[in-house]
Amino acid sequence: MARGSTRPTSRDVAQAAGVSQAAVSLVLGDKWRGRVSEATAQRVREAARDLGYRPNLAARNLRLGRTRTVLLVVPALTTEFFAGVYTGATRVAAEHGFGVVLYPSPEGIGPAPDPFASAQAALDGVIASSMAADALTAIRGEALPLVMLDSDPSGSLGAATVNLDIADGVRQAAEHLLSLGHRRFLHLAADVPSWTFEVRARELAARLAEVPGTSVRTARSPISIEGAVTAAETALSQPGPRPTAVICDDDQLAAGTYKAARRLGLRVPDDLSVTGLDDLALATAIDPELTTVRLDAELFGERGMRALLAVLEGREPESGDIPVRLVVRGSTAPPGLP
Amino acid sequence: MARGSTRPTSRDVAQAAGVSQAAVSLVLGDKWRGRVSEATAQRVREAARDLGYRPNLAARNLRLGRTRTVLLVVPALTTEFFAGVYTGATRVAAEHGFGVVLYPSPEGIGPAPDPFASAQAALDGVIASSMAADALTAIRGEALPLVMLDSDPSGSLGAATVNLDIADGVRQAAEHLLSLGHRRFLHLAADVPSWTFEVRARELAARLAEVPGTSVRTARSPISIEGAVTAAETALSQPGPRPTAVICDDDQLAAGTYKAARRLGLRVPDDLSVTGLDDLALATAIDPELTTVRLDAELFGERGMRALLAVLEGREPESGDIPVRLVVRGSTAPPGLP
DNA sequence: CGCCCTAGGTTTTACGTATAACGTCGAGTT
DNA sequence: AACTCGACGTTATACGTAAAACCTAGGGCG
Repeated sequence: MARGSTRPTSRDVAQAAGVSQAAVSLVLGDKWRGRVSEATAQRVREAARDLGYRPNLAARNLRLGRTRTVLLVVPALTTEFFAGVYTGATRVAAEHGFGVVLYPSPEGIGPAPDPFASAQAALDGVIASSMAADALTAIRGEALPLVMLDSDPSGSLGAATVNLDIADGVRQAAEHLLSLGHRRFLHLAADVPSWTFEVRARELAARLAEVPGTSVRTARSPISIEGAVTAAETALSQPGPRPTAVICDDDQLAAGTYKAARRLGLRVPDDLSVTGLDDLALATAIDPELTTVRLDAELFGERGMRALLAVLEGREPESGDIPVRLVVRGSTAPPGLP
Repeated sequence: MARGSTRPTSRDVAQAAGVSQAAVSLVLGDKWRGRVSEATAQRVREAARDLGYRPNLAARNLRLGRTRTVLLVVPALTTEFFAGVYTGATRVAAEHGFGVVLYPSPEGIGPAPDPFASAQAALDGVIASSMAADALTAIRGEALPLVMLDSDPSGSLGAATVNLDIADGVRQAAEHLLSLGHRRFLHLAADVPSWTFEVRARELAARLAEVPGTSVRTARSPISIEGAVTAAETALSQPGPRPTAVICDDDQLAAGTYKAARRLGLRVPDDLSVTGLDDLALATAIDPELTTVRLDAELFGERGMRALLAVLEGREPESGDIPVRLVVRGSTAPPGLP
């Protein structure tokens, strides 16, 4: 029995089982085949259970020189999207005996924060969203195995990337609206410098350029419902023929667009079609339910974690973007008469 | 210089600065007053900077027997509420050199999961929401310093508790609706066994019992918009006089109630007043904007972390519930004529 | 002069684990 | 009979850090 109230160590277990500490380590580490008899192994396991032994992670990490812990760097957790990414990553991590520590990049602008000071754990690797740009420089400096989420594959300097096929999602949304007959668009874009938003703009412009007679305005908004209300209201009040469809960079912007439309006396979808991107719970909470591009956040997190595990084991990460798909609901309809 | 590609250790720094490893530890640990000359300390700091030295956390944790890491146990992160709690806790933790590891209790029912297997880090303490009930037994077994969030103060067996003043919030909502003239209520309750929801039911019943001529139905729903739609639709379709006001245990349930009302052809607030609880972003995204009880999630997390730090330092945690307040918006109005 | 004290360090140790290197003993081989 | 070899362990060591215990030289003091 351990003296006093300190947690039992492997040495305590050894003493209880009448063996050496090394034998305990072998048995509990499942490395005892041909080194320890079945009977002894059983005694050790029982002693460990009786004492409530748990290995000291700090000691193990020090000995092994790795921690089986990875850092997940995300922008602030204001929506369930990154919560989903975290959930997916954690699930895969747990299957491989890994833990995940979160580093939500502070939203406000300030002194560049240090993800590694915040994460007390020593780390084996990092998964980082390209949206958490301010934290990236510090990460690069550490030379840790790195997987980037939604980042420019050609600009990632060798880091593995795992991406959603956002370009295809934007194409599907554009196609849907075009086939309904829309020709005048507003692109409500996120005012955040990240590859994933650049893709949206580029792809939309490319697709619409192929269709004669289309026009597209662009408005920028911070990623929040309230911010989007102002941006959308301003953009929709501009002189000239009003857009009949608004393509939003994410669902929150779409929700803001609903509110702007109400203020302007426009009905969705009769006067204005709106599409989003993410498919948050929000998308079906608002009325009418939002036509949006569904992103599988958990799968995204899983793929990110799998890629990092591959890197850590020296394997080649799985390649190929994660497919997305448009979910058509009540916020899109043919345009009214001009 | 460190050989090969391994990270530099304090010994490498010592060699570079021409001192012993102990001197490095003293200087970098800020314990050198009167033990090392200012000039030497300066040399050590420069060497550390030049080599990009970072202390090995595993070694430090092993040596010190503590990790400056705490576990935050929450129900699944499906809304921004617990993201806020996490943010607040992390902020305070960082100010004190602590890290926070998250353990989101899996939603599905299954084999009782082990928070400590998931959290690779060794832990100094735990903050746990009473909503993550399934994880609590494992936590108790570890005999770690523990702070409970929104938990029965009399039933916590000595663990410190930090609570929101939910009872007062419910009272404010009830008062508001009573003063508008409502007498027939529906309480849409969360179908989750947790003290925080018991309080809502108890307080509402207590307040309404004081007002003659009031009646209250109760319906139970899982905490999700979709679940609430069904529950609310069923409850509002019961025979007998229809409730004129619905008090919901949280904002998601309120959003579901909006959808149920639409299906039944009821307008909010003209035919049905609705109140929520949380004040999520969702509350202002839906139309009309939701009258709800605002909970300060970040402050909640901050107070939780402060309480745990107090426990760790043998101090008495700050007491007193965190105040909440009703935010009146467009979802409540006087009842129409019967 | 002998002594202690202080500044400015160094040497040593312990934290708990995983594992490489090293015994030991009996049975089987030659 | 000497040797080998496998089964079953044990002993010893290293991981990187913090800090207790120890050392040394010079100056002040009685």
